[in-house]
Amino acid sequence: MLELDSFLPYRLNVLAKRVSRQLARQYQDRFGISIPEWRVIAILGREQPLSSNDIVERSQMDKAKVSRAVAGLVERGYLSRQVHPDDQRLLRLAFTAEGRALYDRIAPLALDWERRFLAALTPTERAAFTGLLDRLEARLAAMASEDETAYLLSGEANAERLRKAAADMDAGKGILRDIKD
Amino acid sequence: MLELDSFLPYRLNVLAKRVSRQLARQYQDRFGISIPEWRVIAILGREQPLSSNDIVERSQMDKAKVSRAVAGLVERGYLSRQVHPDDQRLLRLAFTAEGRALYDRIAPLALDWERRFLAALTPTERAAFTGLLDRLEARLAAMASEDETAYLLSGEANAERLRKAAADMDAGKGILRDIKD
DNA sequence: CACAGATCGTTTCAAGTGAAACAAATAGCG
DNA sequence: CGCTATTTGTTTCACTTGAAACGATCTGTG
Repeated sequence: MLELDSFLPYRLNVLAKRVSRQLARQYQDRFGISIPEWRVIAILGREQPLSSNDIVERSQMDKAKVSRAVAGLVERGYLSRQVHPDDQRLLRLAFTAEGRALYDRIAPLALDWERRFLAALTPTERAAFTGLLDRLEARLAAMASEDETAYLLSGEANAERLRKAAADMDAGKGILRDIKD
Repeated sequence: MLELDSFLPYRLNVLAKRVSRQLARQYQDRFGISIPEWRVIAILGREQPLSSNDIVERSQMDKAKVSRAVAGLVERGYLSRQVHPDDQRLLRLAFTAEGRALYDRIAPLALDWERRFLAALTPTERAAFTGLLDRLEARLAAMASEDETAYLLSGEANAERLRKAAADMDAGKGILRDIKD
């Protein structure tokens, strides 16, 4: 029987959402920074300058969200946005002096919050926990690519590929049918 | 220095979101059920009938979201919604025959997905992981109530309480000032 | 060199979200 | 009792989200 309290996807979601909210309280009201904006700042904090696309890759946010977060930060004077001289599609995003100062104020708050949160665990437990997270992430990635394969074959969304696959199967290239079912 | 890849709030968020998305693929396309709707169904699966408020408490969703999920499920004939005879503010939400059948089809899919996901860990590791999650949840709850206290005193959001506190401080009851700063 | 396709970042649009206002019903207090 | 406060669930409204369309730029191939 499905017990929601012990159902891991549910537990992870509730925990992650609560963590995000509480952490955001450390900087949202004080600095007027949204969660996506904070992520952009955190990424630039360790590497500069970056293009929007670099930030998309590092942040796991979609490019629209990054675009909006960057626009807000540029508008408020925390980031400078220049066009890359060698490739005019690319931006060169970097902190202004104000942006750097902002990062220097928020980063310690975030790290301190994390430290207080993780004080619930001993160092050994912390290591164990992050190790288990690594494993789960890897498993998830593996399942995602399996699903991707199945997806191409079942084709709810990609009529083009589905038709080709169906044609192949009709043509007797039925090896894939077993995988599909 | 703040390394986003190892920053736990960030890792939890990315993992939880990916888990949700992948799990949702098990039922969204097949049954036209959204994530909030699935949560309502999962909760009713173990206890029936419930009021909207009961579902709010058990699901950690806000009442607007629950209201909309329930409305959708009622409209499509999966739930019956009656007024409670003893308290007409309360609803008595329960599966219809179709709703029960839907639950009986989705729940195994969800559990099976979880089983495949958790196959990344040994039983011992799984137990360790859920135990660590318990501890982190408890820590978060403790931090939330600490914050709640600080919040009432700093009062960004509650002008009423802030004004009272300010009046008290002006009146010389300044014991709280140290806490506030 | 031309041009078809890929890449980058922005914008649009429809859907989802949550805080707050709300109506209806009940509880509690004088 | 009568009236105020609280509880319950819905709706409104402003905002966020992400998929898709888009314009601009670059790349690769013939």
